[in-house]
Amino acid sequence: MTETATAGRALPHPEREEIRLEAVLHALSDPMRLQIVRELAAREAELTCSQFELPVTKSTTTHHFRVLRESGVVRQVYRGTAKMNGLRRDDLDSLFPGLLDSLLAAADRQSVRLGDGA
Amino acid sequence: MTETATAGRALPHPEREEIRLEAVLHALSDPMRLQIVRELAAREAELTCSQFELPVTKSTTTHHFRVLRESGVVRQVYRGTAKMNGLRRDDLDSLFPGLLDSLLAAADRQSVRLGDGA
DNA sequence: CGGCTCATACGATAATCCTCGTACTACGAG
DNA sequence: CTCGTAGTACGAGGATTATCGTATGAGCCG
Repeated sequence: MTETATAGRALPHPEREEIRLEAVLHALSDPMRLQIVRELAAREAELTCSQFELPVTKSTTTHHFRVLRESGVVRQVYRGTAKMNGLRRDDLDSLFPGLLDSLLAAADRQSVRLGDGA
Repeated sequence: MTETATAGRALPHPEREEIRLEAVLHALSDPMRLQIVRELAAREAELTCSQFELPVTKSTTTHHFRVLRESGVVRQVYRGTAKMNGLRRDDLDSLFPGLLDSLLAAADRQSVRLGDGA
């Protein structure tokens, strides 16, 4: 009862073998979601949904996190009322070695190039 | 007139600095387009649109090539009635070092893993 | 010129997607 | 139990997208 209690609801995640490259690329092709993933990678910790300051409503935020989860990019776990989000680095690195780092580096580069506030 | 004659029509391409990572990822998130890019990278040559055996009509093929061109992934040049397609490797490598290779490697890996006919 | 091929343009259709608002559930604190 | 907070579910509106069919243009060959 000690640990199962923290996972009140179960959230559907794709298994490692079910992760599709196209789905990952599609998930990251949205500026909002790319931003989420970048922040998640920057601080190497799990974050709650509400810790991201996104210029959209809560509904839309939920939607984006679901796309990220269903594509296999992030793992979501309930802890109390909060939902912790973590990058699935192990799975992605195992499936597509080097891809995640290249993508993050590319996003950083573009951010610098365009003078983004990041 | 000698060289401009070969380029009957001019096709709009984004400049190197205008290429956006999100657009590139979106372009590659479509299975059809990812396949095109993989073939283009495999044979390191320019290919005409009709040299790809895609399970869609010509109209749709044209559409996908336009998306790839407008996102900055491929460069298209007319040669006679044929339109030659080439990967913009220089531009992409310059903007996002290592990204293209990671993406192609990831696509190859997945193709092997899923037992695709490629 | 006349026909053939490669590719485009335009319109249409159906699906997907981003965004939002409102109503709702789950959990923890008092 | 009641309230507040975190997040979901559902539905809807509007934009983008993938696909197709048909008609059209641009260049080559006889």
